[in-house]
Parts: sequence; structure tokens; C-alpha cells
Amino acid sequence: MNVSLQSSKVYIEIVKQLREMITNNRLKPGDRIPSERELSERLNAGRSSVREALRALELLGLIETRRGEGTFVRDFRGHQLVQLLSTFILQDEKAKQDVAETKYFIEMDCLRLALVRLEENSLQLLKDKIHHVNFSEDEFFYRIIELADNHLFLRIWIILKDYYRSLYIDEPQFVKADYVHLLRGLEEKDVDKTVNAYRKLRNLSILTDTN
Amino acid sequence: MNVSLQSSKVYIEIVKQLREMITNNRLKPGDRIPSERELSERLNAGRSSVREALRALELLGLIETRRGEGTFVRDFRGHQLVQLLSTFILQDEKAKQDVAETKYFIEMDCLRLALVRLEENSLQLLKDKIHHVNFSEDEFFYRIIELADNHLFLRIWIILKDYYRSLYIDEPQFVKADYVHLLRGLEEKDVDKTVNAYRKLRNLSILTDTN
DNA sequence: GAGACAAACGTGGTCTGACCACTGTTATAT
DNA sequence: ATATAACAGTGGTCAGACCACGTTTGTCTC
Repeated sequence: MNVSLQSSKVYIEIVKQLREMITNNRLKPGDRIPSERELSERLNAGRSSVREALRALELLGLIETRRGEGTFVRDFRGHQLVQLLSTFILQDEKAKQDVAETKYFIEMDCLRLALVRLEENSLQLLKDKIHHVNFSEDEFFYRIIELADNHLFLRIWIILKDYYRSLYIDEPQFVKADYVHLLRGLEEKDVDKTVNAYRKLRNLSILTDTN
Repeated sequence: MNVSLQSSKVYIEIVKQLREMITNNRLKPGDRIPSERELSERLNAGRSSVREALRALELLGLIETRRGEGTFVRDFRGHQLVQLLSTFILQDEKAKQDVAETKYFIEMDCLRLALVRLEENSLQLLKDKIHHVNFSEDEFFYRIIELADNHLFLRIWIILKDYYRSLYIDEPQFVKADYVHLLRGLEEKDVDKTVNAYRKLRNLSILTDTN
């Protein structure tokens, strides 16, 4: 912390240290964080710097402070994500378009990722899905995004999906053949085939890749 | 501020005051905020409290501070998302990886979009950028994302960029040749060339597309 | 007068020490 | 055993002191 090479600000370093501390010690919401004075000593920093870091995290809602008691990790599983996004999404027509576009691209990204990280049995599961009577497009892609194994993409996608559904009420028709092609592409680990199948499936023309 | 009736914390009050100050004075991104010492006087608060507020806003990405110069309002489009993302960022190492990966993919998506929506003069602007002495990777890609003309991507990217910067302190080295290739790909509207140039630029191996 | 250099000033960055208010624990008196 | 008082620990806040850095100003030189 006190090291000279340190170009970054101290409070930023402390934020990082705290993050590590929370993960390494498996601290869960409700658990207590060392006191400001103790952190100050342990991290070789002034208490004011520690406080700057803590206040920032507090404003972010990551920790909670109770005078006389201490500082605690907060329960941040609150899924009020959609609400917040909604504040700026429902603007103009262009925004709706962006939602769809972004969703498509992320799905495509995840297909590419899934292509690399795919395993045998998971493919079978997808096959079962499309042959099932109660096929759900969202469930299908949810599984794809999961296979991509990128939590951030998953979160973003879920939000986008909800908006997408609220913006475009018309249920997309299920063309089984398109999905079959998609799965075949995945099975053969053929990027082009997979991506093209996806485009066909979504009726995408502008987002052409095959120049 | 110092009044007893004030149950809320001082730094929270300062945050509110600052928000009012920014809106009332119509402060725009790039505009300067009074110095810490002046705020301390004007708001009847200690400088440390003022700093706690400022640091918190800084971590949120709402303001920017430059030592020796001052504190400035920042472009805070979509800052609400920061809060959300941050909640889960602090979890595991995998999350960091996801941030990087997501950022890369979105940049690649926007390259694909820019490829379609590109115009003459904007390409020239990019060329100027990479030949400029003060080249900034972030600025370059910001422009790319803008060209993609998808506001949602832009918002997400800005947040990811900030986190990326805070997670990976090591500045990426600027290999001009890679950027030249990238621009050439854009110029020729060649998707594969562009994408491959980007991969080279980022040293991406896992995200292989060219099966 | 124009330009180069140096000093002064203003700014954020950090630390220390001092209080205060509040909470929980411990020791004490009843 | 219970109620009360003292204590220790914690966050909340402030004031003052440096430092590092950038800008401005002023002076000197040519």
C-alpha cells in the first residue's frame, strides 16, 4: 500500500484488498468486516483512506455500516436490475431496436463461446429441448448462454430477454429445422455453420457476416 | 451540514448537495467542480467528509479527479448500471475473467456493426487517432462503439471498460501494426480480416473463430 | 518585446491525532 | 440474580499537516 511504485490511489487499492478479503475469507452477506482502525493497520494505510474506500463501497450498496457495531457485507442479491434498466430503456423507438440487436449479438457471442466450451451431454439436452412439445425459445437460449459459461453475459441476457419480451409481444414462430441446423453446427464445432443457422433462425439480414 | 438534527451522514448530504449543484448549475461532463477545500468551507464540513463523498462518486464513475488540476464532472451515461455490476464483480476470480471476455466480445460485435454502418470521414478520424502521439486505446474503441450506433452497447461497454481498467492495472502495450490491420479490414469492409486483426490485437486464442 | 526559466500558488492525495456518539460487554453494587 | 454503571470498541467527523503534481505568474535573459 505504502509502496512507492504504487501509482494508483490508496483507496482504490483498499477497495481491491477488501474485495480479495471478502472472497478469500468467503464472507457472506451479514458477515463482519474488520474495523476501520484494524484495516488501517493491516493495510498500512491511514484511516481516512480506509474510510474513503468503505464509504465508496457503502454508496455502491456493497457494505453496510452500523455505528458502534461495525461494517458488514451486505445482501446484494437483490434483483432490481430490470427496474433500473427500465428507466432508460423505454425511451425512443431506436432503443427498442438496440435491445433486440444487442440481444441477438450476445446470443451469437454465446454461441461462439459455447462452441468452444461445449460438452457431449449438454448437446443432448439441447436436442431434447427442441423435440419436446413444450419448446421454449427462451429456455433454449438460456441453456446456450449457460454453456457459454460467462455469468456476466447471462445476467445481461436475462435482462434483455425480459425487455425483448415486453417490447415484442408477437411470439416468434418456431421453425424446428433452423434449430436442427444450429445444433448440427454446434455438434460439428463449425462456427460458420452455427452462426449462419442462427441468422436464418432470426431472419437477420443486416448483420451479415459472410461478406 | 453540521447541524444536530441531521441524522444522515455528512458525506451523504454532500453527495446530495453535489448532485443539486451539478443539475442547478447545468454542469456538463468536463466541467469543473469546486475544490475540496472550497466545498469544505461552503458546506460547513470537514475536508475528509467532502473527500468521502467525492471518492464515492468517483468510484461510481460520476466524477473524475486529476491531481493538481481539480475534480470534474464525468460522462455518466448509464451510471446506474455500475451499481448493479459492481454487486457481483467482487465475487470470484471468474468474474474478472467474465468482464474481460464480455468486453472483448462486445468490442468485436461493435466492429461487425461498424463495418456495416461505417462512413468515409469517420474512418479517417480513426486513422488520425492511431497515428497520434497520445493514443488511447479506450478512446479508439469508444469511437468504434459509437460507430456501431447502438446506445445500449455503448452504455454497457463504458461500464465494462471502467471495471476492466480497475481490475487490470497493467496498461496494455500499443502495437500500432495491429491497429493498422484493423483499420484496413474496416476500410475494405472485410469481416474476417477485421475480426482477425482484433484477435491479434487482444492476443485472443481461446475465442477462436477460424475453426 | 519575445521567449525561457524559476518561483509561487492551487489542487488533489495521504496521514495523524483528536474528539464525539453509539453499542456491547464487563464489573460492580444492590 | 438483577439492575446499574463503567469500560472498551466502533463508526462519524474534524482540523492540521505534509507531499506530489499542474498551472500560473513573474523575472531574467537575449
